[in-house]
Amino acid sequence: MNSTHRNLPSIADRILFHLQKSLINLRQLQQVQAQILTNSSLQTNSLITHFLSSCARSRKLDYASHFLHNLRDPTSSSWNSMIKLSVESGSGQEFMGFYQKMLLDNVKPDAMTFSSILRGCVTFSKISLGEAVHGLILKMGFVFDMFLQTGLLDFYGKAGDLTSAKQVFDEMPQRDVVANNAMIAVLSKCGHVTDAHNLFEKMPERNSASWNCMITCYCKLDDICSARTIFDKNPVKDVVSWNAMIDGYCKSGQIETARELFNRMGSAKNSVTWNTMIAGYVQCREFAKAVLMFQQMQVENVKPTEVTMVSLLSACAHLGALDMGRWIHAYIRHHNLKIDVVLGNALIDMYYKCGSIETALEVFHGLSRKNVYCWNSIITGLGMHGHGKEAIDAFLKMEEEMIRPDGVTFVGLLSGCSHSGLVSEGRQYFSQMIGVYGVEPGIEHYGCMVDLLGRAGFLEDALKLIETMPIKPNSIVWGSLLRACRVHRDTKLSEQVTQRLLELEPHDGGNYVFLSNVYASVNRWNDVEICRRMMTEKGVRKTPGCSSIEVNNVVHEFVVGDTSHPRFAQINAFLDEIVKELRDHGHEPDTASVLHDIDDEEKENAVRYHSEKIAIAFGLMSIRQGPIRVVKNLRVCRDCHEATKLIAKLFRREIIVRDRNRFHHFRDGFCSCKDYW
DNA sequence: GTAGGGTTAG
Repeated sequence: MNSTHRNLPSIADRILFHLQKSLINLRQLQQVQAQILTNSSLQTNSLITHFLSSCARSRKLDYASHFLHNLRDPTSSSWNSMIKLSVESGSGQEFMGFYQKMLLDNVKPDAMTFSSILRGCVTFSKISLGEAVHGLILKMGFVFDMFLQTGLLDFYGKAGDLTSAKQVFDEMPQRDVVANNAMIAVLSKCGHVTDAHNLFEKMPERNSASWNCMITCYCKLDDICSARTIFDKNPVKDVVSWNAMIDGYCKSGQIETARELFNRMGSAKNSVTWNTMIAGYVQCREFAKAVLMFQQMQVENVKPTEVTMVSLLSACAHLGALDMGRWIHAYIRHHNLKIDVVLGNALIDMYYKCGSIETALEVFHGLSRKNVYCWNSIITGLGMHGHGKEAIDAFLKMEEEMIRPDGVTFVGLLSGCSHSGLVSEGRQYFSQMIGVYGVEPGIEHYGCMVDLLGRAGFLEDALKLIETMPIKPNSIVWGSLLRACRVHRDTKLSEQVTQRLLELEPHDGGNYVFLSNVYASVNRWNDVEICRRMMTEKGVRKTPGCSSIEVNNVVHEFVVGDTSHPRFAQINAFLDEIVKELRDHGHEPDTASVLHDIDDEEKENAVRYHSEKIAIAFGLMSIRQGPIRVVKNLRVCRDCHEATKLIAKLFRREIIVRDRNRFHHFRDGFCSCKDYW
């Protein structure tokens, strides 16, 4: 025996030790690869598998594939691990590629191979592929073991094909707890909760997953009480049970109860618990609380994941918290989090909603893969910022890249055309929706078209479209036309439209807002008053106006009538100065319209100043350089719009206001919306 | 078995 042979185990051990480290750099990876490939005695199943999983952890699947090709005697088990790893860590593009390569390498697939492929079909929603794989398994005559059968069950569950799932289940000669759990999951997904429960009751053995499956099953049906009963009865509660229950409360809007459970968990929480709670606050539109939760998570030293960041970015997008969003982006880069389509889209969404369309574009172009969500976000973002032409260009590029547009794409595109006054382009794409793109126009697309036509002054065309559209127009569609009538001062048509609106939906609270607009526009203030009284009587609820601004990473919210801000007195005094300055430069406050205009679903006139003015004043006081960015939950009122134009000019600052619908870039006395919003 | 993404018109 020569010395090399004696040393072999130690080399293998050393390599193994290297590979088992959580982080391995590329150089080390290459070294190990060379070592294994040049020494065929090192090509053991264990080392091969460990090397492959290191590649997967370092997101270097191409290394792994190259490595497999160069093995002296690749086995199906090596390729199987490859497929399994690419399913677990890949993007859904690779795993079938590895299967093809395996065939090219003359390695025969086995039951394990197909089991992994089925897992991939479940993970990446590849329905037709999964069905084909089932056929292939039958054709190749493999013995269906319980593992493969359970894989099929999972797959048909994902596909929502209850019949096939039942067939597979019934044909199983024996079923272990995992198989039964899979069937419960299928039944629950297809809404057969009673069947799921019966199976659950009949099971000879239950593990924690069985109980948890039933919890999610009831949660999905929004039957939180039953879910809670199961949760309380569960003798083997683990962290998943708690997480599932917390998520159930979040999804049903009972965020406080979710929080109680969360608090009761103490140190039993894991990162999913935190992510669930953060996402819950975002879903309940408690964005500031979501951020607080994240800060708490950091205090407790729990590592945020990609999922945390997605929820957090969504919170930033809603809050308009650009600084915080930027900080998260930096964190993602610094900690090497994987920017997949979901996280990428969350970034794009955050940037454009926080007023930075440029950075949104950078992120967008930097994504290696873009799905329809990403394209929709960028198209919508461009449109909202008044870049209609660029929105159309993006749409055309999307077509080139063979991504099929959906209904949302057209909402973004058409509203983009509308904001930029691109009438003929909008008309063209609308008319091509079904024939060319196979997307059925919905009420929202008709809404966009009415807005587009009306905005540009084609009131007759807009009316004709409403009268001939195949869907019953709702109050929003009529309202779009009404708004256009008001802008283009067509009182006669306004009255007609209002009539139609009230006939159509006499109980819709929103109609009273319209009606009062019409009266206000013809100075029938008495009728406006009556209208407002009717709204109060009917209990039509109006959202209070609220503007927020971010200063040094802190979001300051100004709600109407709320004087609780610590620097309120100072802000108020400064606002007095601004108002005086505005007056000196000829700005007359639009008091009549402020008093009677309930266009913005709010009665900010109850207090002296609208929330956006307070936020802008605070911004001017606190931010020395760069644009002032304000986010408002409702539409900007006419008076504030005029005032802001002048403030931008007098203070020589760019003021970017995001309102309910779009962005206003105020600069040097002008606004990017060209006074139509 | 538990957690994450996009949209319009008043």
